[in-house]
Amino acid sequence: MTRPWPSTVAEAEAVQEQLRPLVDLADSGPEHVRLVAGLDVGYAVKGDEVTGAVVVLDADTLRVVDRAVVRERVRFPYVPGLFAFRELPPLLAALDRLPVTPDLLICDGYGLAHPRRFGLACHLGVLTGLPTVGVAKTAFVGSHDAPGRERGAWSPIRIDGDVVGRALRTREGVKPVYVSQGHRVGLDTACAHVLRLTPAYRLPEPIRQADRLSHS
DNA sequence: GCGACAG
DNA sequence: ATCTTGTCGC
Repeated sequence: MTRPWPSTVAEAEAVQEQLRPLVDLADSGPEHVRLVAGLDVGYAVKGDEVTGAVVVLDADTLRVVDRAVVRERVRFPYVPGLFAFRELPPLLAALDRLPVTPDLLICDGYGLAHPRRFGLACHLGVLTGLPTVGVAKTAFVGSHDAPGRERGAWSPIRIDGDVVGRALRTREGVKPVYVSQGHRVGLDTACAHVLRLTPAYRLPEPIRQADRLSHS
């Protein structure tokens, strides 16, 4: 289900242009979110192998209810802007091994805030049909002012005047995270979920759990 | 033209 | 992403 995969930058960019129209940015978000999944990819031991990890949490209690890990050979080099072609294969494989279907996916990376407005979160959303949100740890594209120092403060990330995401402070005095829409979830809803899923650390609990799993 | 550039 | 010790602060 991940068969024909681009092997060149030109092919990969063409795929993004082709799939971009399929992204749903109008839907404000799922009515009920009971199961939230965090996804991340780890690069360890052998440099040509990647580990895709997915951890499903109960959205209310934040307890882990399911998880899946897949180790496989890397399919695409790291190229800023084409990140998804490197991380999507192991993530889709891990999702396939889950016995449940999450109501929302939290991706480690960008969604709309992308050179061609089609980052990992958008791509994963289109391929799975599931609601997705992108949460990145460092700035990539666009510009933004520093959000207030308190938890919950945010400032818009803009590219040529268009708002493509938000720099959101999840902990007082700590560097903000960068939230952008993936698929079928509005920006307000996305940020609300991210804050609700981040009770103690800088990163949302689903992402932290997936990060841990991708390293074991 | 030069540098920067999600992980 | 990954290579890596100690250290400041709640």
